[in-house]
Amino acid sequence: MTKPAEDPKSDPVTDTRLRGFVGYNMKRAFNALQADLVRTLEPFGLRMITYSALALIVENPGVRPSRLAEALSLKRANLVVIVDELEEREWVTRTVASGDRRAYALQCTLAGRKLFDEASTAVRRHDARMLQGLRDVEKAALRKALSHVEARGKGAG
Amino acid sequence: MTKPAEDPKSDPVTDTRLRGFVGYNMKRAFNALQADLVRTLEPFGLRMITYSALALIVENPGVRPSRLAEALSLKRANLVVIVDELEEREWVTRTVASGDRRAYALQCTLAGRKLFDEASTAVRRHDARMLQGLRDVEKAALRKALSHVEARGKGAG
DNA sequence: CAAATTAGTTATGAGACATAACTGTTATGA
DNA sequence: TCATAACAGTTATGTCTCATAACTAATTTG
Repeated sequence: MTKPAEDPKSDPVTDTRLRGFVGYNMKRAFNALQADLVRTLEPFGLRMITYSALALIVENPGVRPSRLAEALSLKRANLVVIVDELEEREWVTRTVASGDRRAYALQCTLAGRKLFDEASTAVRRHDARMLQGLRDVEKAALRKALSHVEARGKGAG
Repeated sequence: MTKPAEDPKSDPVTDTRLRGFVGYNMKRAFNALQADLVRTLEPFGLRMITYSALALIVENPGVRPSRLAEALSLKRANLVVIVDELEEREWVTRTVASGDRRAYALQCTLAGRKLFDEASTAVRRHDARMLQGLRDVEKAALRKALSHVEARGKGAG
């Protein structure tokens, strides 16, 4: 019944159908970008999630873990180990929040701020590298399209 | 130097710095898109990875597991359970490859093909939904930028 | 034909994330 | 007021995805 099952030893596997979907292209693009970003952050002892957390703490000094978790789209429980990690390396401090002894206020140390600035320079270079060769109009279009997709995806709950 | 640690109870957490990076925007856009896609595929008993595998088998009948794994950017070992799953539901068959008794030729069953076509209709609707509101020029720009980023990310090994 | 290689598989571990249950603190309302 | 509910952070645990290493059987190579 089954055809002699054409020998696929030599011909490459095509993904024409999947290439027709934005989601597929986006996943592949993001995976490639992510690999480069991981390599970029590694020398600083940072992962994507710890860099992001640090960035939000720098920008929102005194932020509480639960609100930080929400901003990072992860559960409070999982943020604990991330803050543990940042605190252990003395890049971030947990101080009791004024007016609510249940909560903590997260803040950057000087060392944390220094590391963040250095890492940010590398991340900016990485970001530029990913977009190298695109014209400004195209970069702007990408940004717009991404924020559009983000909103459409969230909305369609 | 640092301000009295403004009480962050009410004001929202901002991510202005991170928003400046394509990677951050891409991660968020993809996460949102992914959530919608998972919901789209769930009624068919498919996950993103099983749908992708099915699509590649449909397009490359007789493909071998190792080449399929490569095309999906995952290790041979991890493809086994995926093909197991597709085979158990009788959507895909493993037949001994002609000329090499170590290898298998993967092929879709009629039921598998039918399911794939139905799921594909839903996925196309999902894809259109994610891009709804963007003009054709902008969709084209997104595609171009994504393939650009994919190439840049891969290249910079 | 012995040795190395290859295809598929199994077992196992790491990493990211979710859920449930716990402690201590604050808020609510009968 | 004070029992109860709600909340912030934490701990323990399970799931899902993916990587690595080791195994079997078949094929290639020198």
